[in-house]
Amino acid sequence: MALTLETPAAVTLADQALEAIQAQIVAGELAPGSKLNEGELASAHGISRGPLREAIRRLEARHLVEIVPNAGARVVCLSHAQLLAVYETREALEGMACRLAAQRIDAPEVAALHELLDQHEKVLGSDTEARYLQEEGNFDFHYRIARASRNEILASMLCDDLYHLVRMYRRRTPADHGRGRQALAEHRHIVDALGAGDAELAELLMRRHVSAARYLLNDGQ
Amino acid sequence: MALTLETPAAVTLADQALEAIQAQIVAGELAPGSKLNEGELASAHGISRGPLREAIRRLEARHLVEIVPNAGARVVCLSHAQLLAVYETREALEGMACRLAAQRIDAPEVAALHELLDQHEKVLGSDTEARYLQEEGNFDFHYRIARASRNEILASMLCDDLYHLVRMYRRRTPADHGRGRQALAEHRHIVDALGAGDAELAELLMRRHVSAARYLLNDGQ
DNA sequence: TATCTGAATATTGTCAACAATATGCCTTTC
DNA sequence: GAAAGGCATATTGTTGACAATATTCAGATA
Repeated sequence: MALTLETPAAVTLADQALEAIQAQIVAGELAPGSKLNEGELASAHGISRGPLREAIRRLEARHLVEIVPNAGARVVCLSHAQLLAVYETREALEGMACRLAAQRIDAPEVAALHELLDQHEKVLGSDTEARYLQEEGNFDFHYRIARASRNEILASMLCDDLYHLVRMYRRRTPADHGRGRQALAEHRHIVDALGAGDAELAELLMRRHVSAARYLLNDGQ
Repeated sequence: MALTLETPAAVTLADQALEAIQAQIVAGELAPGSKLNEGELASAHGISRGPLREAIRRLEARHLVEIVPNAGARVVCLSHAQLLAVYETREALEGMACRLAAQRIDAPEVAALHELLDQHEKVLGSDTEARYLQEEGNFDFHYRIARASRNEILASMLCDDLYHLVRMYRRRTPADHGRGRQALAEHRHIVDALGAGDAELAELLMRRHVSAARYLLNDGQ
């Protein structure tokens, strides 16, 4: 079960390079702070510098790289404070997304969310390779709610801008030691609020949920 | 009194083109829905297509233009529902910005905000050209709070992504007929909450403030 | 030894030409 | 007369070369 995010099939060379490099950054193959040399990267991907530059600019828009004029681009390197800032922003956006979703989500979507959580629950015990699935599934959950808000701007900011950053730093965060079960319970409560159409509660629960994840970041440092 | 937003002086041709075209879009010279022809625009700005393409991609990241591969870019044309979506997103982000600002703003910044509002009050009666100043000043207010949040991601999303869209559609919105005075009063309350360090209240007041502005959009259609 | 200077190198910014795709118009056909 | 097909045009995607800026390193000087 992969992410249900529909990827519109990168058609242009810049699109392909964007996806490839973004995947490398999120996976940590391109370490935070490392330099992105246009010439190197271009030949590495078998394309010219033109489309590659475009890919890098788009990565900048997603806050994954930082460009300084005439000096080049580097993979973003978030301080602990900046990572907290990402979670603060997530809390605001996801809270609103959840509020709106409660007002606009339809029954099949709610049912699908429950099914997704059932899958999570099954996977929860088996530690074998379930970890990766659980993580992707976790993002899947948040993706769906962002989309269910029916607010394209909001969903775009979450799915296109913030989630890549979060995934990039997720490996660094301390293991969930039992957090998985707790997170699942919180997810259940959120879906219940969505199903009941209780916008205020849905927002509150989602904000708490993100806030709890933010507190866990403090264990790392 | 212009915007206090520090513009880092566009150094590259793409930067200059970005600012110029963005200004044209916000001013309405490039109407919503109109096509952005690369060749035309490039020669119009006296540059080559390379940097111009980069400018257009950055405008896409700011949600000001939409690009469809192999078919070109058009100035974004928001439906009424989409404009509401922008305000919903603003409410979430500005609310959080205000909450954080209440915890992190320092005394000189609060004093400066009060001064800014004093300026607004003076200008309020005189209808002569005060209108434009008041509008810019209004954005100035929101800019400063976004920055005072000390959250770069959040501030960037507000100042770089959303505010341009809001300004672009501000001319279309019905005249404030007396809203100016009301808005000023709301601004005062917000600054008071910031000065008192009352994060919850500051967030609540800002969300109400943005929400009130959103309701006014409904008069237009 | 540390610091400054300046040339050599490397990297980014910009440009103009070429290739690929889409758009518009005309003809053809029913 | 309307619709479908195809050619000509226009526009976007891509490339390699050139210009401008930054980086590096060697040598000179205090």
